[in-house]
Amino acid sequence: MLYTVSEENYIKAIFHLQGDEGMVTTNALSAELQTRPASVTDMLKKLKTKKLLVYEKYQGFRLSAEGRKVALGIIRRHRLWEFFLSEKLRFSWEEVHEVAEQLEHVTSVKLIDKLDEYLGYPRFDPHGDPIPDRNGKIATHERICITAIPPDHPMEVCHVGNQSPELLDILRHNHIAIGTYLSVRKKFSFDNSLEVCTANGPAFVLSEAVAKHVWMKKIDTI
Amino acid sequence: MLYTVSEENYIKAIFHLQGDEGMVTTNALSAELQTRPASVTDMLKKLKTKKLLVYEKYQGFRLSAEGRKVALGIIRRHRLWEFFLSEKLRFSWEEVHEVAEQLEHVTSVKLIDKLDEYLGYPRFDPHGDPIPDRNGKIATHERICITAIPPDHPMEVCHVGNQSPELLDILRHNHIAIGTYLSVRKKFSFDNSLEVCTANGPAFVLSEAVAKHVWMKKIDTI
DNA sequence: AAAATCATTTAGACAAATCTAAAAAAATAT
DNA sequence: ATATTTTTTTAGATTTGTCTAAATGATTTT
Repeated sequence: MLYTVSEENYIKAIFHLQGDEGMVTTNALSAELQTRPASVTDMLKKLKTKKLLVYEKYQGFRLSAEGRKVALGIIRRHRLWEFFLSEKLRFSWEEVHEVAEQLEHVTSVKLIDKLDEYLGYPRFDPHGDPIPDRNGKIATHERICITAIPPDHPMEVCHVGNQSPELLDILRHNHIAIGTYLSVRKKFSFDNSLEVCTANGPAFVLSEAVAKHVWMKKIDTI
Repeated sequence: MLYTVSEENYIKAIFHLQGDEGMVTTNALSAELQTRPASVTDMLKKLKTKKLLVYEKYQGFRLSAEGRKVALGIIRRHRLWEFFLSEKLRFSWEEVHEVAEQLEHVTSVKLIDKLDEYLGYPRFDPHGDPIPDRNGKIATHERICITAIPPDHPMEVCHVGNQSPELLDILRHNHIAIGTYLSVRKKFSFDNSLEVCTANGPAFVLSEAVAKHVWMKKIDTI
């Protein structure tokens, strides 16, 4: 079954808004998609008749098993293109999202599988988000927030939990990217800010607001 | 100015139907696009108000200078993606067109310029068609139809003038692709068929219908 | 040159995705 | 428990791109 660009955007947004087991509201979705609540209601009816949604009037909604599968396919396409743009075309990580929003709607299973192969079956995109495989399986890093790691134990940044240009800007300014090794030098309990540093770089401070979005890879080796 | 997918498809089709200086008819365009003539008329009005067309009722039409520029941009995107699919993702040349039809509508100037750079600024796509550069300039091979070359002078196939699956199938069966060196061994005047062969391969026959679509690169060296 | 045919346009309709304004249901406050 | 506010849905309109059927312009035949 093929879906319109608009349907795909709704499905993807619902997937992101519903965590595990959560319900989504009409207003939340309309805010996410920058449309009017009335438009959302219309689309919900449509997605319900296509059996992608569990939805009863006034009760909130979430994706059905089938809807979830469709969402994972869209996210797979989005993140593979992000990886391609970043890795092959050398886009910076703030730039990839917008272009991938368009590329994700190109529907050719063969294209995506060949792209996946060409890229070497990457499991994480440039923001550290997992890329579903062709069966919808997603890998997970064992990860821990930088606010929670012990001081003076260098670890690798593996995920950024917010992709707003503002946050990406501040991270880039401090030379923090996926793969960067950081260690915490001091925690200031007054405002929960952190003094951190790279292996041979200068120390600098992350506010709590920034730090809570920075996640580190748990390393199982000693 | 940005155009809808539908507008872009009309512009591209008009570009292909009008040769140099030619006019296009409503029926020809409706046949090309698999729509009804009435739908074409509707779109012509729209493209005219956007100044992409030279069009007076009942008189036929062609692209304006601006329309031509837009068309070349679309064709650039299409052919760069075809090259990418063929060269990097190893699609066969029959498969590239359909996927490129979708990818060509992704509008990001930066994406296309970076892709162009990544691919090494190719000047011809997998069918031997020229890829416009970012200013709309297109390279041309000096080329000659295989029906017109003298016998026993090996030359390189540089262009295939028809991309129907049927023709591509027959060419693939005979191991003819862009870059293949062929020489004509004999011309049969009865039906204008040609006996041709590769450097060390067996001889085989091309019917006139096939041969007239096969073009060879004129080599300026002796 | 009138008749017949063919090409093109107009008129009116439809589906998809959106909107505004108003109504209805649910949640919250008094 | 009733009133108020918030959320959600309905009703009806709009835009885009398409369609069919009918009308009109252009071309060809006799």
